[in-house]
Amino acid sequence: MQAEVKTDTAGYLHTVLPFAALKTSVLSGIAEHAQVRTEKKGTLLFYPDAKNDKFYIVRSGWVKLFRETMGGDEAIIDILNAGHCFGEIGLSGVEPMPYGAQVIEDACIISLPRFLLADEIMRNSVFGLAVLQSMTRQRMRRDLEIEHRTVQTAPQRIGCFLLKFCAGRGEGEMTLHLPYEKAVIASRLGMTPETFSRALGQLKAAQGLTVRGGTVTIPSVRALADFSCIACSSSFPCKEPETLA
Amino acid sequence: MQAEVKTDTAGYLHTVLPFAALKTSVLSGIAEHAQVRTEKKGTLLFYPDAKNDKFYIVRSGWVKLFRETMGGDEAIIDILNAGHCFGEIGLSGVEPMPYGAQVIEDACIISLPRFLLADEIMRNSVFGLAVLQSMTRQRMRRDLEIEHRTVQTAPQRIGCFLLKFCAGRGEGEMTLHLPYEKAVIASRLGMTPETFSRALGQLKAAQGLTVRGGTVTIPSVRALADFSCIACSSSFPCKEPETLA
DNA sequence: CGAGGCCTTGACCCAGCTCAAATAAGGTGG
DNA sequence: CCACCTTATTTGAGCTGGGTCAAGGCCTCG
Repeated sequence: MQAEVKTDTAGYLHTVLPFAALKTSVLSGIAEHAQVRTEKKGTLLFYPDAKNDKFYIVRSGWVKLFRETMGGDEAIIDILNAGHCFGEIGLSGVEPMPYGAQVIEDACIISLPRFLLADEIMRNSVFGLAVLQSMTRQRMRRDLEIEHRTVQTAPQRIGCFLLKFCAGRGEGEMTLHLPYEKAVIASRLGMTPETFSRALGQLKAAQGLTVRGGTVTIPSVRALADFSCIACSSSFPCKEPETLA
Repeated sequence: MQAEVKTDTAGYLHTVLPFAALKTSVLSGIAEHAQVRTEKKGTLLFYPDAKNDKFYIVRSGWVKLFRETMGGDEAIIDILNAGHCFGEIGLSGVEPMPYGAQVIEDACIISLPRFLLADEIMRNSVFGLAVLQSMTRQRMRRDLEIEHRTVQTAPQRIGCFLLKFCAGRGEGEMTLHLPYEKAVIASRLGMTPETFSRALGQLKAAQGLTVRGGTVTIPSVRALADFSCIACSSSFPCKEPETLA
């Protein structure tokens, strides 16, 4: 049973970006040491600035990475779902981790001792390159994020957020379900829940969206893209699709 | 003469982070292919989204990385000076470069064909790790930037910006010279030149700063830190010092 | 059915933006 | 060294997007 889980983990890791580059045998060896946990919404995986020697992969659910200011404010750095990793920062010897991680929708989290990866990087430069790519992608997410927060209005940011879930699925009508609480989306987009609510209202008026609970119907993905992506350097579909589990 | 320049370049590279890990012989080989250019303020090194196969190191002066939205706005992603690199993103096969680079204060720029580095990464995993570290640092800069833009007010952001040049040089009075145009600093901090000017005014009133042209005197670095760093997760001295050339 | 956790709304405020104009600061040719 | 441009920077006035505080509404789950 235990063995089965581990094989399964190895198989899953093989589909995750930095690990795809590893030979099956090596991957199994790593999966040996993997810890797989199912966590409920709300669980704090680790505090900001806590000592931490693990590398994490989200298998399902959603996790937020955040920082807390001395004044008590929180800034959400990123929100990750299946297939995304975090903790890579520690691979460069950064200690402690400069952010905290919290499960925001029931999640399955795989964690690995970081030194395993560090060793493998030293042994296998192809893997090192893969990790570098992963880090590069993270960085580009940040660059885009900075741009968005600089030049987009609140309704545009929300539009862009919704569009990430539409990429590659047609340009006409589309219905989707918000992946996590609106308040968290708001914070993720750098605005308050109130502003989120009102901005969504504007989107309803301007774009004819329908919102019922967490279910949103977009009458025209194309039109929403025209509205949102004007204030962005990359045109729709945005370079960075996010998938609903 | 030419040879001399190259030796010199190799020697300089040795002080730059990802290259410090390389053996002198390897470094000389790489420096062979380096191109060293002195560029005037205003020179565009490359456009956003231009094809580009180089890796750059700033030897002196200042360079800004920026993006342009379809609506014509510009977002400054980062501003770099001596010892900083850019173009690493391309090492992960990202093509074209998602930003542009412009010299904003007369600069000396070293550039290398990217494949040289890619080859060296494959050959030498210690170097790969060093590049990974460099990328990690870039990413952390971004994370911090997102936090700053989320939770700091304009005067606090300016304060934080000034403090980067004070790190490790005492906590009392300090005089420094702004490294580049105020309008650029403003944009770097995600605000308009007008707001920058006014916010600096507030800092004068609240902190007793003196500003004459580009020269700023801070009566108490400590007090400024107390004022600025409340709204930040890292306390003074901020993790990310920036040095005046 | 009731309690608590989301989410939305209303009223009001304010930091930062825009537009427009007045001043400084450099740099140039004479 | 001066007059003249050109490019920064500052200032003023007015506007507004988004924040804050506080009061409901609404859904979910025990």
